[in-house]
Amino acid sequence: MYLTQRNQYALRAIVELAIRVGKGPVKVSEIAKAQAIPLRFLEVILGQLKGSGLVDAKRGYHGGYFLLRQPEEITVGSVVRYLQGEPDPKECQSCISKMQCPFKNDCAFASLWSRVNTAVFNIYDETTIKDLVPDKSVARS
Amino acid sequence: MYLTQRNQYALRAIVELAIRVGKGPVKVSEIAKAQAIPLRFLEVILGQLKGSGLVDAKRGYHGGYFLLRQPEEITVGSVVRYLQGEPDPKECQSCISKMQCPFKNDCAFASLWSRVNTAVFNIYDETTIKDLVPDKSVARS
DNA sequence: TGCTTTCTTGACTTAATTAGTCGGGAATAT
DNA sequence: ATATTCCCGACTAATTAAGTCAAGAAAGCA
Repeated sequence: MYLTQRNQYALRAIVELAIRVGKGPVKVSEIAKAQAIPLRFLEVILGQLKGSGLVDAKRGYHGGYFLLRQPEEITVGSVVRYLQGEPDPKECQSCISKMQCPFKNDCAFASLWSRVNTAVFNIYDETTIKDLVPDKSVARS
Repeated sequence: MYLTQRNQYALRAIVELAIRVGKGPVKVSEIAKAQAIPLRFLEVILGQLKGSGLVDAKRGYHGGYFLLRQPEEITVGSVVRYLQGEPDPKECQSCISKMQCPFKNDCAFASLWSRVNTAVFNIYDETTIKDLVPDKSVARS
């Protein structure tokens, strides 16, 4: 639910792909430049994102990354859920913190944490990548 | 908005004080034991909490910590806001991540982050410490 | 007074997480 | 062939969070 720098880079990279949708594969170096993300780090991140089925890449001369779905079909929630991975079943599911809660089954905070989590993902799930594409970019296309 | 272990300890310590409200000062060692928090660490945390005006302490023989307000008058939001301190004005206010967003004024994510933040604090602000006190404890008092 | 208890302060150490780098290999188009 | 661009896995560095410690100061009690 809390988004690391890395996860924000991932979202921004997807937004960049959305901006250039329909113009063929986009090189990592272009995305890195446009979004001010360290190139080598972005390579790692995009590599991970391929596993989500949301993006794919082509190598060689006119290689690069591209979206596998339309920007309006990709929600922030689906990206975040993929990046954060499946929650560790050994940890208190409802806990906001990664550290584990010592009161496994009757944690007084459980309901609070789960309400917060739900509220956050409600917003993430109703926001698509298209919503994050700046208007200027849309006009340009 | 993301709560560290330390911040959860702080909330749990306040809940423990709420459970024992009206029974005089509670020793740090008692709270530490009841909530399974490392003693020395808890001393630091409670020391910080004194600055919030929500709790105070007395030293010596029958010393310990106690609440300055009723549990139902203390919201989780007020505690969290105090613990997290005033946001650094140099950072992107709306950013969820602590790292700063490179697109200062026209960050496409700004609205998303601020909606998330608002949603989370709405929940925090409508939850009081009393809401977190387990029923069993209330019955006992 | 002098002793014990308990908080107080601030600096310190350790552990965990996150961020970022690097070298070399593999596919692709010309 | 060869230039280009993604691919892979291991590595280092930076930052944040967690936790410890020692010495001191107030409060009560004998």
